[in-house]
Amino acid sequence: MRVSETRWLNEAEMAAWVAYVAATHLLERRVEDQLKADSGLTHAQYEILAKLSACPGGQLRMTELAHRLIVSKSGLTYQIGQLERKGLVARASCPSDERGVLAVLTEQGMRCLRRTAPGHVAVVRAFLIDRLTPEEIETMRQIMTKATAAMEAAPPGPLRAPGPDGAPD
Amino acid sequence: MRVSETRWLNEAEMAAWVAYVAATHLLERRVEDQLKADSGLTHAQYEILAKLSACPGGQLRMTELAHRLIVSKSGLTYQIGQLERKGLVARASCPSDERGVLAVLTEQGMRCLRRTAPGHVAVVRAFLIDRLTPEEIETMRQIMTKATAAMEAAPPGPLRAPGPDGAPD
DNA sequence: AGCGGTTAGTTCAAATTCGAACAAGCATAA
DNA sequence: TTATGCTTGTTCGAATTTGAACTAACCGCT
Repeated sequence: MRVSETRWLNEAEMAAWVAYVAATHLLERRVEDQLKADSGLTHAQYEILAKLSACPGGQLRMTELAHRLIVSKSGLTYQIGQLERKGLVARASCPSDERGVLAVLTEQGMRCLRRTAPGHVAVVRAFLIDRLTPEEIETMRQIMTKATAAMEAAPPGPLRAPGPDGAPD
Repeated sequence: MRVSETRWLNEAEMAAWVAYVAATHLLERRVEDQLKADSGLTHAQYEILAKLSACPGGQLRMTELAHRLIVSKSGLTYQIGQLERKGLVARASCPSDERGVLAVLTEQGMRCLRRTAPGHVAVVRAFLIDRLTPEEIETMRQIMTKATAAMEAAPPGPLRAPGPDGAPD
C-alpha cells in the first residue's frame, strides 16, 4: 500500500492553527514578563508552586510532578533547586521509598504564590479569558481537554493509525 | 481608590486554562519530537522556513521575521545561523537599506520544507484538528485571533485598564 | 554637509531545557 | 536469599533563548 496522500489543512483549519501558534507565543511572553516583573518567578517556577499548592500537604514526588508539569525530570531537578535556593520549596525524603524525593511547598512558598497569583490571573484574564464568551470558554475547555487526552493516551514515537486500520504492513 | 479585589477564575475558566496549558506543553513536545525525528529541524526552525515560504521571494528582513515569529532578534540571529549552516536559508543584503539583512529560503530549504511538512501536518491533525468539529475549529480560530489581537494591540509592561476607566489615580 | 536621535543586526553572558549516563534503591521470580 | 531488571533522581554536556551592549546605518533638521 502506498503512503497516503497528505491531507493539508484547509483554510479554516490553517487559520485556527496559525492563530493558535501566535497566541501561545504571545501569551507565554506576557505571562513570563508579568511574573518576572511582579515576583521574580519564571512561568515554569510559578507552575511548580501552583501544582504543589493543589496537592494534599503541598508535596509531590519529583517524577510525578515532572509528569504533571510536562517537563523533563532533569528540568524539574534544576528548577526545584532554584526554588529551594529561594526558600519557596524544600526537598524531603519520601517515607515509602528510599529513592524518592518529595518537593514540598514551604510556608514562604505559599505566601509567594498567594502574593503572585492575582497578577498572574489578571494577565490570563486580560488577554484571554475576559475576551471570550462563556460559550467560547466552554468550547476551549473541550478542545484542549480532547487534545490533552489524545496526547496522554498516545504512546510516544511515530504516529500510529488511530481508527480501525486496514491491513497490517 | 483601593486595589480592586482579585477576580479569580471560576471553575469553567480554570478548567479551560489548565487544559490549555497542558495541551500546549504536550503539543509542543509532540511537534518537536516529530520534526526532530523526521527532519532534524526544531520547531523554531520549521516555523522560520514556513514563514519564509509564505513570503514573496521567500525572503524577509530579520526584524520583521523575528516579529512575525514572536522571537527575539538575537534568537533569530542564532537560528538563521543554524539554518544557514544547513544550507536551508541564506543571508542577503537588503537593497533598500544598507543595515538590513534578508533571510532567504534556498532551493534546498524549500525542498526540506516540502519534505517535512506532511509529517508535521499529520501531528497537528492527529492530536488537535482531527479531534475537533468544524464548529470547534471555527471557535478556536476566533478565540486565538481575539487573544492575538489583544496582545498585539496592548503595549508591553504592566496592564492598563482597557475599558472606559473610572477616575485617574 | 553635519548633528542627534532612531533602527538593524550581531555579539556576549546568563539562564533554562533536554536527553544520555549514572548511582542507588525497589521488586519480582527462581 | 539473590540475580536481574526496572524506577528514581541527579549530573553532565549540548543546544537554545533572552536582554543588554555595541556598531553601523538611516532620517529629519538645521
